[in-house]
Amino acid sequence: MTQMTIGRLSKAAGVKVTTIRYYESIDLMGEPDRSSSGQRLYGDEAVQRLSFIRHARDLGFPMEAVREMIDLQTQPDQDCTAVDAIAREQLADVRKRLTQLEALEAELKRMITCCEGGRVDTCRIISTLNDHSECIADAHERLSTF
Amino acid sequence: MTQMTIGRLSKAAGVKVTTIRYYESIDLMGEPDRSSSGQRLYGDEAVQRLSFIRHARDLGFPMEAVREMIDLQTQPDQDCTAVDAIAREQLADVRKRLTQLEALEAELKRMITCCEGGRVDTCRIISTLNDHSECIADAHERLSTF
DNA sequence: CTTGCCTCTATAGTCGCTGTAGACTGTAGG
DNA sequence: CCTACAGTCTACAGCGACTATAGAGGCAAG
Ligand SMILES: [Zn+2]
Ligand SMILES: [Zn+2]
Ligand SMILES: [Zn+2]
Ligand SMILES: [Zn+2]
Repeated sequence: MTQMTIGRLSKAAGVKVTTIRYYESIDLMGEPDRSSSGQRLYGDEAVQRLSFIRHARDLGFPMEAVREMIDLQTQPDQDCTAVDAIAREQLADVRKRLTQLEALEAELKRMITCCEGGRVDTCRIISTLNDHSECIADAHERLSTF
Repeated sequence: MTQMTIGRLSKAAGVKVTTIRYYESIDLMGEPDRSSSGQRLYGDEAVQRLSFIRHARDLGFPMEAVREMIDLQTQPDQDCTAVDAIAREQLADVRKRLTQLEALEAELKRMITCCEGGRVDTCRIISTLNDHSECIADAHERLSTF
């Protein structure tokens, strides 16, 4: 049962050292053991935990959802419907964003094909940006950040 | 030629008062006239300018691109290829994100259908999140923020 | 005149990290 | 042993694109 320093953990999990400490500070990672001189020492379960977090974050799960799923894992004998619900919510979110992005793509494409070169003051891209009312109604709303 | 206060401009353009002041502070909006008591006074061109900014931002154009396009509008007799290039770049960006999101959607869908209910410790959603190596290789990378 | 909303400036907070400074620790070579 | 150098520690500042707050002053209607 060897313990590893934060640097080794960082490499093992593909998560930066500073980020690991940050996760600890926001209580996503529990407090690790410490060496006599105060350095953090981790076991293999820390790699697992970090992979879980990174994978979920890469899939776009919000921090809060990650936290909930981690909490749920501490009660392994419970029903997993809660996990399921979180994942479904995330899927719905991704789909919403897809729809939005598709509308954006359409409008950008239209803008670009409308511009046939020429001077800035007659450019269709500029004029479209100046006047949203020309747009397909509600084709795009303010974009949610992802 | 009536001038309006920042509150009226805010309503006319659908941009919050604080955001207008913020845009001024980062030099996206020029300094407006002031009343004798120091209140900002705007003309109609400010509404236009704000609409332009909002529309571009809603379409996902980065701040820097918006700034460039505004600068280009000050030289209306120039060739609009620069505008075109910025829009094409933005389109490419949107398409990249679309691809990424589609991959995400696929993986989330797969995760969810794999889970057939049961206990947390055997849940396929959890186990998939714990072990990325099960994933379709490189199906998703760290998500760029939008 | 008072009420109530508007505007002003300056500053801090948001999220999810990332980077820095300045001090200490651990290890390998000479 | 000494010296280098890489790793680690804490604490705090910075990012982008706003948003919110505090505390002061302005303006029009009743
Ligand atoms: Zn053009
Ligand atoms: Zn539009
Ligand atoms: Zn499940
Ligand atoms: Zn995956």
